[in-house]
Amino acid sequence: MNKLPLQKDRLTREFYARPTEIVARELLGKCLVRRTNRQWVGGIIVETEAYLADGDPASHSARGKTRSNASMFMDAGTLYVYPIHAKYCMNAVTEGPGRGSAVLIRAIQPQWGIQQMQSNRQTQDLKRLTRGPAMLCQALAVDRGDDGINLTTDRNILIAQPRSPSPATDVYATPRIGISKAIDERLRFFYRGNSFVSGPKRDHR
DNA sequence: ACAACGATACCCT
DNA sequence: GGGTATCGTTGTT
Repeated sequence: MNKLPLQKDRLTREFYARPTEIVARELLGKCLVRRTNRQWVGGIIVETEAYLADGDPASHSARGKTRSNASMFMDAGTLYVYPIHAKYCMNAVTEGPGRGSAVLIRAIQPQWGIQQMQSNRQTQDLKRLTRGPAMLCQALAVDRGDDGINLTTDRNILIAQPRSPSPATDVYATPRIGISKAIDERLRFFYRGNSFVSGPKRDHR
């Protein structure tokens, strides 16, 4: 049983202030936890996607800064939450202020507060709790009100190093899911063989 | 004011 | 694998 991450193990701004593909890959295996209804809920990140600042037509930042994507242009370590299809998805902003790059967190492996997440999601099925970006946000009770939060300082949500070393796991890189542009770029990263990953689980070669 | 469109998920076959 | 509910955002009248 993994222990809840400590505040001191929280990822710092420096972690996020690096090239987005690197951050996306290295976020795998980190703990994402959130305090909701006076409990900590969350798990281990197993699937991410990079959305780049430059030359990425699939990125929300591609047509510049607007009211709705403004937090994507804030400092590294900012939480960017956007609405889609009457649901929400969450990203960690990367690189630095004014860049417009972020990592979409697509799936976690449930670890903490599973009962609360089951309640938030209205399902008992562990596999359908956090497998996909909108499922994940619902399980963690993250919505547009959390947009713009600073992940490196916020009291109620954080991403941290795991307290016990996790076993080495192969990372696969494939095209991103659900987009129609830049479908050749391999900017989706996930843990090989992990059943909490959404979408295709084969390597794209 | 209105229409089109998603970085989705669910419910089928 | 395909159809669609659902709603905020954006672009077009």
